[in-house]
Amino acid sequence: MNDIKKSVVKRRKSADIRKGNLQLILTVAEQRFAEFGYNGTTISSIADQANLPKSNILYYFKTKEVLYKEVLSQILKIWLVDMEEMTAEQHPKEALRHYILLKIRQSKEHSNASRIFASELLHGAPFLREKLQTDLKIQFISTCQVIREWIAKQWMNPISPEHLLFMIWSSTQAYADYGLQSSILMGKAELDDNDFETGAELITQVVLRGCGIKQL
Amino acid sequence: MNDIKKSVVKRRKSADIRKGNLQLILTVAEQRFAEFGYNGTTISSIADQANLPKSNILYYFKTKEVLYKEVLSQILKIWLVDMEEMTAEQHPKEALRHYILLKIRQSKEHSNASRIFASELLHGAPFLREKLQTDLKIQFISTCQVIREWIAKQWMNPISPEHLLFMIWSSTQAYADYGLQSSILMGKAELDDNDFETGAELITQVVLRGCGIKQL
DNA sequence: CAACTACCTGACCGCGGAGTCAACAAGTTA
DNA sequence: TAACTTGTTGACTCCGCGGTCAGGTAGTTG
Repeated sequence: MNDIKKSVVKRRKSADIRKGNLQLILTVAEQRFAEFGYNGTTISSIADQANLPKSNILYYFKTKEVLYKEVLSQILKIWLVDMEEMTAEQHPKEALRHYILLKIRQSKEHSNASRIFASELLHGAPFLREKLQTDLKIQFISTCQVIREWIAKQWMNPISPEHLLFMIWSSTQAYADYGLQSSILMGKAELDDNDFETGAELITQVVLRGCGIKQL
Repeated sequence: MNDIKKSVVKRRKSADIRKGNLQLILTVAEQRFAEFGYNGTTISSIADQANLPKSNILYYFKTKEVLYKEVLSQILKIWLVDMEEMTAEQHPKEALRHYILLKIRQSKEHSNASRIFASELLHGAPFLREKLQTDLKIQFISTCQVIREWIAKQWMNPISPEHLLFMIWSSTQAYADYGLQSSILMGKAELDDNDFETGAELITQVVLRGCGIKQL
């Protein structure tokens, strides 16, 4: 099998090897951390799943903590990007609908990342605290400001931007965090595309109506 | 110190000793599990915090898993009780407002329990799956039915009861799960009573308006 | 008080975890 | 091809964890 690999890829360059292995390890690690948490995940288990010896993982990431932080750092970026798109010029009707859609999509397509992020927060964000206090907070404040301007323009009812954002975050995030629970309750093995769409649509409707934003 | 204790309590009965220690251990364990998760919590750390030798913990709970399950079992009960109160006879205006208020209160007053529950779900509910499939599912279905009747009576818009419940759960639950994150973003050490009230009020308003329930 | 049961605990054990290391293989460069 | 860098790996160490156990002490019962 190794021979086949070699004959196909034939003399991989060092840089490629590095890139490939880093990616592989990060991907597998993300899965494991999402499922079992930081403490519940062993380097050996990552190694097994990636079909690499344990030592090789430690060659690329000096410690488990370094590996975990690397996984985490990719996640916050994703989180922030979506929020940036909301601006005061847009009408909240479109802006919020769009944001909710993106967030739900995140929950579906990057559920592992979402769950790691949630788990991190749940346990007091031991590895993420600083980033929250800087990057996320800055974005948060600026988005709250956007909402305040919408309110000033009377495009929506005067409600707390902070709590509104918490509500949107948590209800969209839930489709990643509690997807399993939901599917159990709905009597299916997994949430399907339709469930995510229905969820997005409901959250959008409730939020828009709830904020007194005129539809259409 | 021990002498003082003895002279004050003077000859505690066996039954009392048992009861007291069990309670102490469960309380401390709940704290630790909430903060560090199942795998991140060591029996020694529980012992230290409870000022008991490790062996004593193992005397009352044969294994760590038994202790954890005991903590968990108390939590689901709380979760279910609140939901039972909603009936088709009530008007959703009061019923939902009341339920949301209770849920937020849960998040405030039993945040440890809430967080353990959330963490359990996040990681696929390894210890809770069965209970979800039975107890919670039964209650869930029946509450969905209640909502359907409200819709039939045209007391609210026709929306998916399942997804509505998910939305209410997640947005109230968030005040326990992400309380720390929220407080960081709002620039305070901890969420205060006022934050919980504002949150409850906002969620209530958004949900009621969002469902097309007339406020009067 | 004697016999019994419940409670308590320090010393110990075995396992599996993170991380090290030395020796080697594979790619790179001049 | 020789010297060098980068990647690879099994064997190893060290430690802290969950759990056991034996020998105690404190409460209970007749």
